[in-house]
Amino acid sequence: MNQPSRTPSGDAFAEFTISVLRLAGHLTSEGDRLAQPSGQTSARWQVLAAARHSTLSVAETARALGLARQGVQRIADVLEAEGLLAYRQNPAHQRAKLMTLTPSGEAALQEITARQAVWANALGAEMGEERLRQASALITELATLLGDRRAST
Amino acid sequence: MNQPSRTPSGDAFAEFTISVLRLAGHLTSEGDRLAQPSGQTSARWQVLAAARHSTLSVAETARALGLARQGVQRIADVLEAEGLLAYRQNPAHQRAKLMTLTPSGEAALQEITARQAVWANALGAEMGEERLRQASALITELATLLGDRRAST
DNA sequence: CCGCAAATGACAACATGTTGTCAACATGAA
DNA sequence: TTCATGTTGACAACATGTTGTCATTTGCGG
Repeated sequence: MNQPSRTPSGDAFAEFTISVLRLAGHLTSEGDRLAQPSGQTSARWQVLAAARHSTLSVAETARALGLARQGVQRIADVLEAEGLLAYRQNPAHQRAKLMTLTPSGEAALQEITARQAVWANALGAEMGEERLRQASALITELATLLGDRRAST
Repeated sequence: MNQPSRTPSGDAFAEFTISVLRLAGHLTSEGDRLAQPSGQTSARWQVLAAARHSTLSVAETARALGLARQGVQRIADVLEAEGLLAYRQNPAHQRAKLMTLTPSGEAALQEITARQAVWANALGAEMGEERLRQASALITELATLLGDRRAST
């Protein structure tokens, strides 16, 4: 068989990955819960937030979020159909229209943001700022490492 | 507007959640990459691993993995159709058949496990065992907190 | 200016996960 | 035993994300 065995730090890494994937499931559910009273979901919230942050095309937004262009396009088209988002002509590119929030989109996003603040404040106090920052640093470092690895392949 | 604003620890929590969701995307991709040479995916790997760990029914496996019963059922049916997994009669329950790995399923899982060990060892060494264990502890604590909250609702 | 590579949106197919519903089975209380 | 309740598998509908393909647009190099 000659199975390569895991080192202690390899074991720690494997357990870490499992815990991250499990937590991600919980966090997506929580995001849906925060967005639901405004008729939205985690995915739509993410796109609305990106649109408010700065005026971007769909493809630019997808890159910023680390998602496939086509998935963001589908969400954005739904949001446009529901009147939360509007496509504006892009002077620099005829096809790549720019996403802007409508007043209704602004309102929905603000409601969700308000709920999220209460939620994040409570859990942030519970878990402790310093521990969260240390964990975030590790996680971001690892995500960058994996992202770069993929980019260089 | 009277928007509730985020405290410093709330801010830290919000950044933490974003980093976790982002990393989860990378980890799923990496899992697919590890499983792909054996013709599998992250989701199938997870079910195969659960089946090897102990002989469970589909519903029990879903609970152990924190997923919906129906999703695991679909994956398991595919694995059975491909001959990696077999349903065995359950003496304790006529409908809830037990999943067992076939030799072909064992072989596939072992290949993936071998690749995963190399990968986890390398990244574990890179990130450091102690940091990973501290981060895992925080993440598991939070996942438990969120899980309990949902259960009590 | 021309032509070609890259970016972009549109469309389709698929993988993974969710919820809802239903009938069959298991279990415990009356 | 019988009935209510919960568990389980099966099926359908949907949300979210992926990859692949195509035509159009952009922009750059010759």
